[in-house]
Amino acid sequence: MKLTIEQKWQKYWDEHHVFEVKNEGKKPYYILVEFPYPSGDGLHVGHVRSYTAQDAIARMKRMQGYNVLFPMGWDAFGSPAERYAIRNHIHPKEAVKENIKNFKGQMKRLGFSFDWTREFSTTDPEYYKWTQWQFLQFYKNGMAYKDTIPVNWCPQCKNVLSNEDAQGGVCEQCGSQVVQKEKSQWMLRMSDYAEDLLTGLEDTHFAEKVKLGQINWIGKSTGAHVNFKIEGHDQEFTVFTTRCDTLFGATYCVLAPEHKVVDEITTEEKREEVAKYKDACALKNDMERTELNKEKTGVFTGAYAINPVNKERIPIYISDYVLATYGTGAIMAVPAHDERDYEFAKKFGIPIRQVLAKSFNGTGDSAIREGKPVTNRNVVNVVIKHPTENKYLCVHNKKFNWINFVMGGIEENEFVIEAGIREVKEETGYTDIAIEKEMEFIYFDNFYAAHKDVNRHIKCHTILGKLNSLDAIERSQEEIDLADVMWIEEDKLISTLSTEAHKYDAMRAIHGEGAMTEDGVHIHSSKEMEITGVPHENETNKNSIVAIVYDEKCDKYLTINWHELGGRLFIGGTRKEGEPVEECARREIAEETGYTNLELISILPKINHHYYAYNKDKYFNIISTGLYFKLIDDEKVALHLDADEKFDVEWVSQDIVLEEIKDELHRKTYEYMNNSESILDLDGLDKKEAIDKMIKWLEANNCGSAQVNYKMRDWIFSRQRFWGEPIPMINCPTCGWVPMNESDLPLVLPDVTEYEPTDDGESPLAKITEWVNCKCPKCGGDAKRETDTMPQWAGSSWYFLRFMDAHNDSEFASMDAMKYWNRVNWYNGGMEHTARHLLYARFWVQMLYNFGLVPNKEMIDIRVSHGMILGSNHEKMSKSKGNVINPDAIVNEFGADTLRIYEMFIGDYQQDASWSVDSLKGCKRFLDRIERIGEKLNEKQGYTNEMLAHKTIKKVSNDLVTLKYNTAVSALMIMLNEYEKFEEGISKEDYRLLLTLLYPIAPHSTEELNEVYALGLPLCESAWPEFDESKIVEDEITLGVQVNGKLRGTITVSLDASEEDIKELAFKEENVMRHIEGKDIVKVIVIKGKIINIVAK
RNA sequence: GCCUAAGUGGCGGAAUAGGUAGACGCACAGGACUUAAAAUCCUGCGGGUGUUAAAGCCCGUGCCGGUUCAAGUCCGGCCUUAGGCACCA
Repeated sequence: MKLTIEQKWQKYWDEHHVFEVKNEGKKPYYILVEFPYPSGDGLHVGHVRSYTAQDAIARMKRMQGYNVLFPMGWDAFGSPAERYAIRNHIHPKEAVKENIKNFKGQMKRLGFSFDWTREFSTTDPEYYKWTQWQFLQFYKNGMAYKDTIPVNWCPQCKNVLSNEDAQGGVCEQCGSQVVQKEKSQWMLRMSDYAEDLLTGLEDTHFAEKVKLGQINWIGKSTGAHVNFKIEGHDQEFTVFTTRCDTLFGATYCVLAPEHKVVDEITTEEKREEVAKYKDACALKNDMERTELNKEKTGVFTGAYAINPVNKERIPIYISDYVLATYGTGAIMAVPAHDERDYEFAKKFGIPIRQVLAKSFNGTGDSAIREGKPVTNRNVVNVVIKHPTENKYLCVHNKKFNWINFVMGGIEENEFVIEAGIREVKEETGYTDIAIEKEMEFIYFDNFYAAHKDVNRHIKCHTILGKLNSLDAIERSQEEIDLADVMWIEEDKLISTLSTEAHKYDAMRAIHGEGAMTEDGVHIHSSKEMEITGVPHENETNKNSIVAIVYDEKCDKYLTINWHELGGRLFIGGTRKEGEPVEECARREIAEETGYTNLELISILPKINHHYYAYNKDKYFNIISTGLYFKLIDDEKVALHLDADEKFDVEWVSQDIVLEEIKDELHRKTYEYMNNSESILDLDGLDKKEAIDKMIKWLEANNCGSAQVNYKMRDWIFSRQRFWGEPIPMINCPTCGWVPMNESDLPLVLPDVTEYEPTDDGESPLAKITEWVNCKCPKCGGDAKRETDTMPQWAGSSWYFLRFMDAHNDSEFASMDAMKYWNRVNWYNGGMEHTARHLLYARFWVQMLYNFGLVPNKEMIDIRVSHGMILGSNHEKMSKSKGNVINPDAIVNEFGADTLRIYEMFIGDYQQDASWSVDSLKGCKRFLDRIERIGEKLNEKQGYTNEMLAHKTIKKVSNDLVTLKYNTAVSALMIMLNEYEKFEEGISKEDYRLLLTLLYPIAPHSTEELNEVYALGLPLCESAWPEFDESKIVEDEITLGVQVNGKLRGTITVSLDASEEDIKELAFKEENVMRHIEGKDIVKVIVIKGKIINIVAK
């Protein structure tokens, strides 16, 4: 019964050509669903979900007056058909023909409104002629080339395998060991388009997560190349790094085992070990090398590289954790700040040098206060575990009400661990302390210390330990007054501790310490101090400054001239104990020259200088800091000179500085000042500043440069298979690779009966000599055809263009047709295709665009993806699990409309959903009720409930285009529930509205009922109803009344009730009155149309 | 490991922008109709407490905290699951 109604309407739509469109008319709208691979298994319920969803949109858009293109075709090249052909010795095109027939029949039974006049298969010569033609355009424009690359090779099957078929290094078909084999392959220069593919996303409306998938696949990273010299060789090697700012923390380098300099630099005694390791790596394929949680392996080459920033000698290792194919195949390793390097360094005992430190800032009361003095301190934090329980030792400071670990300052000449033990004893009294270790990484904390009224800048060391027993000495009264000792459970620790820094310590204590990969400020990131002068025995140590003062107005430098007693110098001086350098410099300048109004431009790096002072007859070893000032004005104070200071203060030009200042320290300081740009000192800088500065330095010193790197590589376009588009290239012994004449296309696959690949892995086509042998189009001599075919991705990269003009035999699609449809408005597919297929298709289109062959650089506007349909056991449907649902069986038992409604109602369209037979029954029941309510038609005019009608029109119209099919169905269920409550039955308008709104999802039964009750034109020829916003406005609304945020009652008010009226009503509500009785009303919040909240105390 | 998404009754899932959590459907229970069953219709349906019955009260959206008059929704941290990528420097 049901089946005949469905067939009746399918026939009606067909015969009236309802879904066939011409490339003309107003409002073109192009809806596309991914065309299927017609497998032998038939249509999957997952197909039904996305096709129904798009069908619903297409049907609604047509009713809204759009000229809707909703096409369907077949992506029929690929290996299942080929395997079938090998087994059965029949041409794959025969199997494909069968499968297409089956698929098409299933689709028709489901009533999808495809325009079947535009149907084609990628395997039709009329179609792949143009795929080949486009390849020729790519070749002629230099985008296709041949290259030799390694492939997975199964020696048993004599077959090239995809990564997928070679998982675990074993051939999926025969189980034998897969080896790597070099093979010449056609490639497309996709990496040239990396940036365009990235920026092109801005012109699309892909779902955010789809965009993200594309971005991740392209994998842009901005970083730097850094050149490392190799000790004892002329050779250099280059590494790629995104964190060149951590170069000071590089303690070794790693080359990929295949790196070309490895053999050359390996020392004699390491040669055997390195060769062995290389052999072991060569045996492994990419899958094995990239295995999960694999322990790091590697070998020292015996060679050393020179770190360009500090000239340090660092060992060079080889390891397979470095990939030859990414970046330069070489890395600098910074174990302190990279997890992988950290692991490797731990295993091989390589030093770990921290160059970035986390820095915390207090908040609220402890936030830094402007204008307060800053004091620096070294501090130890002590994380102590309870001897038996999973608890940690904390102290609660009563005065400031904070809870933290034991902490305290480190005294001069005291070790960190000593200080920690001392602090624990003093603060808590516990004495039986076992320190386990000091943490690898220090950090900084900045806060305002109220009790001292200063800002604190503390360098924090953390130690871990536990108590052996709870033995304790008595705490001093002072300590008892100050703080309570408490034990906090591990899982409460993070939420209990007051400061961020201590939470960080807790995290590290509980979860263990790895590399410090969070961003932080730089420390220890400066060049080693330069040494000037000659060291001598019995030197006196002191700290000093050299100040350069420059006057812009007359372009001169401030000097003091000792004449024959010591020549011309800048201002120098000795630092007093604890005196900051700037203060010292300003003091010395004032004392010796009188100038006081100076602007500090920069502090220059320290210099270690050795010299002999005649006037004191002493050898000195000084650490000198250079400072560069600019003079603001001539204001002076009285000089303040020692008796032996006899010199003239003179302003001199640059020439005289260069000529007369001879002292090595002062010259060096002047040099630093002139090159302040190229001085490498990253201390105190954050990530971005430090990277910028490092790149500038690398470029200035000719040992590196900024570099953009993409993960995305060129597209390997060859397949050694039979069942694909033959690549239309000819190899001529005299002319080399020559493209076929375009007029000779299509190059058709021959009819043969053997489809096995050759012994050396060539495509089966290679065996067909009469097909392979041909004439060179250029010179006419004997030549051979390319026997590789294209990947399955090729045909699906442009099929959406062909649908615009499917039967054009002079072009792949006419420019007029493509301009008419403009682009795919709405493209739906599975999440699994959002990265690769979409990227290949966009790349293909961008190439065509650049050759002037398509009108837009991006031919797809909106891309959405649907969730999978899982079996009723919540697992992916598969034959082996026996949870596959065949849509035909459902159609036979319940009807196509029930299946369509169910798949829309099953849940969030973009989320996976599990199959449930019970819910299916509910949808059947819904349809039956719709049929039955037809018997309750009355003779009244208009909508019985206008508000219900317009609300539902709005809801369904919006939900269909926002992928909320499940709530659209639910709105229609609510509408039906309401209709059933109408005591005098429903009007014809009521009924027709319900049927119209449901029609996109359940077209057959709605068309039928519409006809049976003579409600109007067939729905497929009717207009979509429009809603009237004014009919949706309620005149009375129910508001919730809360007391202290808890719902205590509801009131009903008219829409235009004033705030005062609402309040009055709310206070009269019985239960509300009970809850506010005897309390003060603090405030009343009235959100019109939503809620009232009374805050009472 | 990284990225993305998700975690709400017995189940599938609703909740537009922070504002009455659990719409709609399923399952289940009770009732009506029936000789009976199916189908259909009506009623109930997060947990606890309370009561003849109710009203009411307490708890409740993975866990621990925070912001707010108010948190499923926002913020910080953690756990779990699914999918994708994977030693990408």
